[in-house]
Order: sequence, then structure tokens, then C-alpha cells
Amino acid sequence: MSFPPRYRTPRARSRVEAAGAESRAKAVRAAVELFSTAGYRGASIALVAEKAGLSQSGLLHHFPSKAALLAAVLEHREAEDGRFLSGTDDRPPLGWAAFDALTGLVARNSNRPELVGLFVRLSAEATEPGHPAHAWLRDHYTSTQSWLTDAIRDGQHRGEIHPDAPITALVHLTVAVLDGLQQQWLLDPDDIDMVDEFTTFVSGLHSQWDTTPTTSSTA
Amino acid sequence: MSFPPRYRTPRARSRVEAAGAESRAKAVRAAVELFSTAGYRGASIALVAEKAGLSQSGLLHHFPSKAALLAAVLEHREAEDGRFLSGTDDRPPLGWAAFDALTGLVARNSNRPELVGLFVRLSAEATEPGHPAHAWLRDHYTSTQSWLTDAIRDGQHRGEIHPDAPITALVHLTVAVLDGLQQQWLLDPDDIDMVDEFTTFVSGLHSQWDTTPTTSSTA
DNA sequence: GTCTATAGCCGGATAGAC
DNA sequence: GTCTATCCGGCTATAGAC
Repeated sequence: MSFPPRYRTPRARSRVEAAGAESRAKAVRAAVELFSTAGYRGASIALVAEKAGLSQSGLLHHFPSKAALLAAVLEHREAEDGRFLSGTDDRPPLGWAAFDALTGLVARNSNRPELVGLFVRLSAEATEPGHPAHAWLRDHYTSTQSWLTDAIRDGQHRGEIHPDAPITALVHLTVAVLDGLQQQWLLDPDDIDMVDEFTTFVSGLHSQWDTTPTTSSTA
Repeated sequence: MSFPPRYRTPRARSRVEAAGAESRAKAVRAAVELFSTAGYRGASIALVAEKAGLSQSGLLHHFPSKAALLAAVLEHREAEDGRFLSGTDDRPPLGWAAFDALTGLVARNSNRPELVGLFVRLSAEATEPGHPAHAWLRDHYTSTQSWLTDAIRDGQHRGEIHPDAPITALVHLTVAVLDGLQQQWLLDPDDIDMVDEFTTFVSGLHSQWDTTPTTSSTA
């Protein structure tokens, strides 16, 4: 990552420091909310500050620039999701289990519109090379892709997934489905059940590439 | 649509009017380029004007506001794509042929990064109810969805598509794949061949729901 | 139809008091 | 750590000359 400074969570000393940490946390939460609706460009630090109960300069005391605030937001989100996909600290899910893990992620996202909005908007904005989250976005995609690629490859080696399955296409399509469903869901949450749709997609993959014809594995 | 005024292409009278039309067209082209990279919010009318070879006020003479410029851009794009999907003025493609038409659209988009960028960015921005393109975006999705829904339903009636095929899920997934592939392609055009990936997706649908087991229909 | 000039707002960021 | 005050720049939009 090529982001400005770092923001280590402090090791809690005096009462004063605790207050500072609190403000910082509130600011990040507020930033997530606003970036997720208005996007990075569309949300002003003044608004974020207000929502966090600080003045604009108060906020800028914790984050030297708007980009730095964004960096903190991204670290925060990344931490949450990363933890989620690697299971509970053991080895990452492999083979079809990886798709089940993704289904779980979709289910979780269905209850967190802010995170979905944040991601959808940043993905679109940060496609431009100059954007402060551009590097993050590339990292995000490549790591997701390699995570899923490894999982599928492993499934093939263990004879769970058909050896003819076109790995890179499956990876790209799966990621596309995830992103695309979020986009639609954001536009009209009532029109679409992301978990249902994604499950349908995955069972389609099963019916084509599963070596052990189980009708559905994700209940 | 709830957009401000209208911009009829003039019926070409005097030399003066011709010049005006020319400027207007140049402005729309420039706006497409800039909106497609920086987004609507991110691009300023001053920049659009410069790119079109006008002053900022000169541009605003043709379009009373920035939102009006956006409206013109959307009309322009909509016209192009609508024409494309309804074939050459005859009835819209039905059954599997609809998916072939979509493949054609993807192929065309592969050569028009500006249109893809425009759409990806606006889709993300305009998810917010307040955005000037919000109504357009909803229209766009619902009309695409109903177009594809009709096509699939017709394919079922003619016995070309299996009656158990889950229509709405297929529609949502197909749209998701289209959007998601564009997003990935925009981030790294060399990493992904949209036509290949989409074709793989469609042949997956065939293998699951085609009643006449032809291996591939999209070459 | 196109320009210059300008109003008026809002954005990010800095200086410095408390 | 938090505030007020302020600078500076960019933005949309308007007024009015040519």
C-alpha cells in the first residue's frame, strides 16, 4: 500500500489518550457511513466531522488529510472481511467450501448496507489511477482472485472439482457476480435477495463442475 | 424521466445554427470522455468546456446546467445501446438469441472504454436517490430486466429453455455478470477478456437449462 | 453563440489559542 | 485534543458585452 501515514491503535495509557482514541474511532465510523452513500469525493470531511461530533479541524488532528482518513477506513474494512474469509483463524476454506464461505460473506453483507455501499462506490471511483484508493482496490482484487484460484485448484487436486473447470473464468465470473449483485441490491434492496441469487449461481457451478453429483451443498 | 429540459437535434437551417449544433455535439462527446473517467461529480464543466474548445459559459449556453449536460449524455448513450439490443429495427431477439445479443453488446463495449467507464461510474454514483441520474439508472435496470425476462419466458414457451429455469435469478445473475465484468475490465483491461468470460457464463446456462443439448451456440 | 467578469458557495488544509 | 479563524482554490451559475 502506498498510503500516507499509519494509525496504530494506541496501547491505552492515560484518560486523555482514551478520549482521543474514542474520537478517532467515531470518526472512522462516520466516514464509513458517509463514504458509503456519497462516495469519497462526494463526502466532505466537514460532514464527517459533524457526524462524529467534532469540528473539521478536530478531525484533521487525528488524520492529517482526507486521504489518510480514507486509508483508515479501508484498513478497518479490510481487517473485518479478511478475518471473515479465512475462517476462525485456521486454514482458509478450500474447494467448494470456498464458495460456501463466500455465501456466508454475502449473507453478512445483506445486513450491512454501509459496507456494501462503501465498496461499490469506491470500486467505481478508484478504478482511475489517480484515486487515493486505487492501489488498495487493485490489491483487493488480486488477493481475492488468488484466494479463490487457490481454493479451486485445491478442489481439483482433491478430485472434488472437475479438472476441466476453467479456473480463471470461474474466478472472474464469481467476483463479477458478487460485485454485480451488490450493485443491484444497493439500487433496490427489495428487488433482490443476494443470498438466494448467489446460491443459485453456485449450484449452477456445482451442476457443471462437481465430480460428486450432490444436488445442493449450501442448503 | 425527470430531467430538466429537452435537446432536440435541430432541423439544420442557417449556418449559425449549424455551428451551434456542432458545439453542442462536441460538448456531449467531451462530457462522455470526462464523466467516464472522473465520474459526474468528479468532472467539472470547465474541463468539459475546455476539451470541447469552448469557454465554460459558452458550454452553459447550450446546456442550462451541469445536470442538463448529463441528461444529454445519457440520452445519447441510451439511444446507441437501445438500437443495438433491438436488432436492426425488427423484433427483439428471444430465447437464447437474447444472450447472443448480449454477447454482441459485450464485444462492442470491449472497444469502447469510455462507454463502459461512463456506465460503471454512473451506476455507482447514481445509486443515491438524490443523484441527477438516479431515475435514469432505475429505468435502465428495469427495462433491461424486463427485456431479458420476456426473452427467457418466450424461450420457455417455445420449448427452447427448460421450464424449471429460475427466471428472475437468471436475469439478476446475467445483469450482475455484465456489470461485474465491466468493473474488473476497467480496473485492468489486460487481465480479462469480457467476451470470453461472458461466453463461458452463457454456455454454463446452456448446459444447465438448454432443452436441445447443443454444446455451444455462441461460437 | 460565444466571450469575460464576477458572484457566491463549498472544499481541504493551516495557524494558533485554549 | 479540540476549538475558532482564516487562506486559498475550485466549483456552478449568472450578468452583460460583443
